[in-house]
Amino acid sequence: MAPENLQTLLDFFKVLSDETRLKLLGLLAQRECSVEEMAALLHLKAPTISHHLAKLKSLNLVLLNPEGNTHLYRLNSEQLQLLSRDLLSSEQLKTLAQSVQPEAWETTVLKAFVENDRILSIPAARKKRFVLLKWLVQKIEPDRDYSEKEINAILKQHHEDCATLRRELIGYQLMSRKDGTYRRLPPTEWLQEAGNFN
Amino acid sequence: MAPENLQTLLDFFKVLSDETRLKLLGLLAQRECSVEEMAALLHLKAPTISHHLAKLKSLNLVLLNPEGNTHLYRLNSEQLQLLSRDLLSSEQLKTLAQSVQPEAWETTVLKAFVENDRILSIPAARKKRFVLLKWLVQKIEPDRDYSEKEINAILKQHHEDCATLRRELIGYQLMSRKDGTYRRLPPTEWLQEAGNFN
DNA sequence: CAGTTGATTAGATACTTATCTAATTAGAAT
DNA sequence: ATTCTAATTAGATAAGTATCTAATCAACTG
Repeated sequence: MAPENLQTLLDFFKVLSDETRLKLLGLLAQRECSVEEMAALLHLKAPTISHHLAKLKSLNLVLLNPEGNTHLYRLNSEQLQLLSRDLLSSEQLKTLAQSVQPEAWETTVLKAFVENDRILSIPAARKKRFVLLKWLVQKIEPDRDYSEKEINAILKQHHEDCATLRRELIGYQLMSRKDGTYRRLPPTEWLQEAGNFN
Repeated sequence: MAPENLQTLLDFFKVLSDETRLKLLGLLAQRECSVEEMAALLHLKAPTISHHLAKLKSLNLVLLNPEGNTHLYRLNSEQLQLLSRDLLSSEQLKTLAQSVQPEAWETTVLKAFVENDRILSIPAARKKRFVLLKWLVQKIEPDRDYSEKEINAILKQHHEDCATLRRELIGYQLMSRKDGTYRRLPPTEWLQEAGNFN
């Protein structure tokens, strides 16, 4: 569903992103015109007009009424309204990105900061740190309590500075601490985005 | 007023008529992203993303929120709605053609069919015939009655077949006949377009 | 202060496409 | 039938632009 939507939108904008074609639409909104007439009015040659009309036809934006030898074109207003209405509603918009796989970015980050399950360094950038911490928290089992000592032991396997990591896991709300016991939070309770808590 | 409108519309469509930029909008509609992140997600290099962001910025479609070194972009939804709403209403559309001078076409037709005030031949195409007849009717004074003989005399100065011309002037409603007297109609009563009365 | 990271700018390349001329098609008029 | 007219199609050219690499800029890190 998503890619077709993207393609539809793209085709629409591509067709309308040309000065000559916009002028043609304006012209045909006022009256029906022959190809020759449009060419004269826009100071272009007839084949050029045919070229543009073909693009407008591909979206059904013009209607042809042949009269003898001459082709009289007019605007298909209904189709124009149909296409231009709600094209960029926020719901529509979000579908445009459905073709991108979100893991691409996180993979890149992890490749840069992790090697053989060891953290090479802790990213400074907030978003990257969040990616790393989401990877790290998976090393901790869900649905059970940990003492600080246990947490430290696990974190140490991946990086020296377990204190910073522990603090960050809490700060980014990937882990909770209550009465000195730690617990991994389920992904459903994670922040959508890395919150700016610093 | 008209050309600015055309340019605005054109700029808008040009910016949105690119697959990568549409995907960026979709992405930024969901969450804020850094340039690096967008590059990774779309499998492009950072400079390419910068290039596209510059175009989106030119329309104020994205907002920048610098966080340390990284530039976090997000969608400017209000601006997008503003731009996309009513862009192609029929009133707007008609202004798009305001830069074309309507006489260009008629001049071309007259040049092809008239020489030294003589009609070389009567165009077969309805629209061209209308152009010629509008030129011809100006040879007849307004606000006075003519007998058929007088009309014929005038028309004969421009073409042999005055009977056809006389009939056509009536048919296209450029001239009226009542009780055998003829009278030129004011332009305000002309048909907007050459009616299909054959 | 030097080094690093993320973003932008400059410049080169390749792809797309608007426009033209020439050739073809379709239909009407003579 | 032949000619003429209007439109389209084919093919060539030139202008615009998306993308890349390399270089520069800005801001943080150590």
